[in-house]
Amino acid sequence: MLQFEAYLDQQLKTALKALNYPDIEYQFDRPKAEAHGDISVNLAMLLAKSLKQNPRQIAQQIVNALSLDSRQIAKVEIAGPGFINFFLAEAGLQARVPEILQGGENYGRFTLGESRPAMVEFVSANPTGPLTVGHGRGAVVGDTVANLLEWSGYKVTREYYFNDAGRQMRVLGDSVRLRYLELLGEKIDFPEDYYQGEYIKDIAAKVLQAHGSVLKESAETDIFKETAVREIFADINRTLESMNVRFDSYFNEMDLYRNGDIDRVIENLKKKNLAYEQDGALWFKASQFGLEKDRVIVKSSGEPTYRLPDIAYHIVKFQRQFEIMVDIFGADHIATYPDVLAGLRASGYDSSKVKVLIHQFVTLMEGTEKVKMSTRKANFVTLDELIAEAGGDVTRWFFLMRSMQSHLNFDLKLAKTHSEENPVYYNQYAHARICSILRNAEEKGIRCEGKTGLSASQFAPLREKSEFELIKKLLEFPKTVYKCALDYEPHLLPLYLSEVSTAFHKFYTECRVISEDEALTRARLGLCLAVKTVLGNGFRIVGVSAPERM
RNA sequence: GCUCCCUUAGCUCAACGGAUAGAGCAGCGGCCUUCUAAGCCGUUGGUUGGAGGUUCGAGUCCUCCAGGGAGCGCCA
Repeated sequence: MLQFEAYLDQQLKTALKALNYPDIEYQFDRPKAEAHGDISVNLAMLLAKSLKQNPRQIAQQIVNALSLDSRQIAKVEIAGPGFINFFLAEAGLQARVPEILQGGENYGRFTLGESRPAMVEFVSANPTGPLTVGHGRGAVVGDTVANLLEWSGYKVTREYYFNDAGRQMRVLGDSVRLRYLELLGEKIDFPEDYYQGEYIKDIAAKVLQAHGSVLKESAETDIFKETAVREIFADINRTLESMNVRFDSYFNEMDLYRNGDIDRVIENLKKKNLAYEQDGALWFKASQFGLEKDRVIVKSSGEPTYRLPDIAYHIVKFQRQFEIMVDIFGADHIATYPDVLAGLRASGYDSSKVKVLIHQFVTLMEGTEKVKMSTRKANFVTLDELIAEAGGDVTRWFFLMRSMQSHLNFDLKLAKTHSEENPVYYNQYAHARICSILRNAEEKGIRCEGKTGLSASQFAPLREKSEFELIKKLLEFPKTVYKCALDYEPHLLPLYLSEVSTAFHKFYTECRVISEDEALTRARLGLCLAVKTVLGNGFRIVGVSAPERM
């Protein structure tokens, strides 16, 4: 579609110039109704006001001024309040198929980022326990946004920020210690606000296995904490790996203290008179940056609040030269990021380079019953358990299907019982079907040409409606990737891919690929390969597998 | 009390400010001697939570109201 749009844009601009109309910004649209053509333009309606003319008349004048190549555009119509609708020529559509094949694994990529560095920071859960279903949504959204930025031409770093020090961690270590003592037969009183999960007992057992009972009387506590962090992190990474999520780097909050980044933030703010002492604490003048009130950054105990390291961390990101910094947060952090952005502005950085994406919560349903998710309570469904039930591909796809600002109901029961009828398999099945056809063709000795030796004329045998519909759908891929990336709306991709699959299944039902007609067979095999290309590329961005058989 | 998100078909959700609001699931009825039926076709289903406003045009933007969620800390 982009080729057609670029062509039309150029022609329309020429027409506007000839008519002495202002050169304004307008949109291309893919009309829903078939009768409205393949590409429509709202140009005339937008011009109506400044020209003080009837939009349909303006449209007519523009159309009259156009001289379009009939091999690209078959027909132009004016409709409704003043839309100009373009109908694509069959030859033009056929000619696009080899372009998809030539693009291959890179079809849909674009170069907007020009290899400039971007960072996506996500998950960033402290290693206190297994990831929750909520983390899963963040993980999938983050990884997919990262994939989209890569397809936009950015050089992307996926980073996991964590803190393995502080009160939270002391409680974790002590939780393990108590379970350890319990294993040694001691009667213990396990505090309510400690980590209740079974995994703590597993870690305690590991400590016992490695060190025996010598730690019973010892004052040593670090071993418990360190073992817990190591084990939990290993679990977290295993879980993420099962959803195809991998990180390029891990950033430990402690480094901000060791390297003096925290102190520098404080000094800088003080120097600029943007921080002051009150009640023994250090306050940041957030109110000078549009926020409701000032915020404490160092408690009277001398410990920083979470804001300070967060600000320092983002400054480090700037120093690492990232041009785009995306943060993925759950809705519970919604109130925290304005402080961080204000802190960045106060420190002299352009906070518009930081893009904060907030995803709403996942409500896990077991039938009609809500399952509450809290790390500290013993009763929760982990991301791991969800993946075990639904599978990595299904979990990924489901998390991505909905726009992130909408609450997601994930019905476990449905994921189990209807797993064969869910959209992931629908899409993967299309891919597997194509692979099967290609295998059959190969067995029959019909060679499907690869990237070379393809000419538009080879696709001239494609004449059926379902074939053209399929080609049109395939041609929307680059624009869809572009839009998903720029608007940070990954959910549009699964939606689009389902449309591709629908168009393919329809084509498959109506058109036999391998037939006696050799030219037609080869044209259709090429089309199948083009569908496989688009689905495969789409799956790669979404992060699900592209099965050859099902 | 204040801030952010949501409210669309029976259920879960889509829809760059565009034309007759769409999918999947659930329901009903069809289609396998031919490349994978995890598929296709048909059909039922709507006052887009309510009231105003902005404009050529509103599910989408603005104001108010109602309901649900998440926050509002010298916790993260």
